Amino acid sequence: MANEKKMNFVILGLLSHESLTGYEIKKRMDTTFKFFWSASYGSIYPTLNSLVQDGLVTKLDITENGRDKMLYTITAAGKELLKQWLVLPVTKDELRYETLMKVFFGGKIGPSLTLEHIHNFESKIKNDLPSLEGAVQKLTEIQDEEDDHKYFLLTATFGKQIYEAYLEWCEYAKKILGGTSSNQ
Amino acid sequence: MANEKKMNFVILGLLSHESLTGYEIKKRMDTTFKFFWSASYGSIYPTLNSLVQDGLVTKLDITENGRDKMLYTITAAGKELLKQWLVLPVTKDELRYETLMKVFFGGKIGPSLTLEHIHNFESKIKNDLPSLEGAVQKLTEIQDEEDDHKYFLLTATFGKQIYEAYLEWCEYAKKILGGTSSNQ
DNA sequence: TGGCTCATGTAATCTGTTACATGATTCT
DNA sequence: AGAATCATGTAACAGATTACATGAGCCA
Repeated sequence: MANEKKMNFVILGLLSHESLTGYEIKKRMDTTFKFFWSASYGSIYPTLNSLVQDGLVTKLDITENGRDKMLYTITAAGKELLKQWLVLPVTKDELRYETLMKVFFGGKIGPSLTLEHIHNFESKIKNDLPSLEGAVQKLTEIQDEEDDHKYFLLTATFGKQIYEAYLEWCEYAKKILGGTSSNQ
Repeated sequence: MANEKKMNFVILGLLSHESLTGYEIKKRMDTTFKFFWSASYGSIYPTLNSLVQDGLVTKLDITENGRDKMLYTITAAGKELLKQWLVLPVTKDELRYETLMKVFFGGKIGPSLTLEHIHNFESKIKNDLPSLEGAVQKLTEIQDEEDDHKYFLLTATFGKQIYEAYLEWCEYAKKILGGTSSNQ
């Protein structure tokens, strides 16, 4: 109880909106959160079971489309604990970019090999940006002043803006390192 | 040998420039890397010893200013392994922002409590930005086309640009959530 | 029938932090 | 004299990933 582990609260947060299976929780994270939070099944399922043990979530064995699933639902205690955590000050924001590490020591391998890292980074960002832009557009359209959309829009916008800033930096880096503009 | 652990290479990278003590390594990270990579003594010292075991680094007991220190120096094998790692493709870039998590679920606690998280985030960024700007300016001035400065400038510029993008997002977030512009 | 997605979970392992433990030197 | 910084390290623990293990339903 009163565990500090953040996975607890991420899952409680998702379940506070609707009941989900472990598999669906993973998918939500991968589509909505991925750029600022990720998790594997190896942490999701054990966390769900510990939440059940603590009475913060209930587990229901259901059959849907002839498929057996475990549906998890947040309890009143779970909702309460989630709110308590949400108001606590943030304890850690972390960026850990191996790409920057390799760029920092780029002098050891020279500009052309360093540029490869920058190109790869750029490709990943360009690949992920459209879904963020799509989310921003969709959430902007449904400007219903309603419930949670405003907050989803804020995080999606963060992703979009930061990814755009990354791409600007890539252009700058290519200029500095004398890379040609040929992508791909 | 052939360990994947990145701390190995971060330390080898720092030592490839000059011999350092564990304490100095920590300081370098805290001043130069902090925004994209961090580590505690609890991982630095054991890593250094394992690097010595593997013959990638040598350990020398010296006395300086009446103080006993362990000075670590990279070996030829260490330099070689570092270069080999630097050219390998990046395996992971990770951003894990608890702040965004709390903003995402902000609907549960409302705009004013969510704005507190945004204000705290903004304060931290504003606090760290000047040192990045200072680094960029200093590295821009010594435009000597020389050795590693170009690469240091690239990473510092990344930090500066991204932090500026964060601040722009904070302004947007405050507007969306109806926060007053009173900082501090 | 074969491959993909849906679906759940465990065990081993990895990587790192926090807290503890200690002590000298330098600054005020 | 006391606080801050310099300096090194360990032990316990936390938190998460990877690989493994398994199996059903859906689509081509």
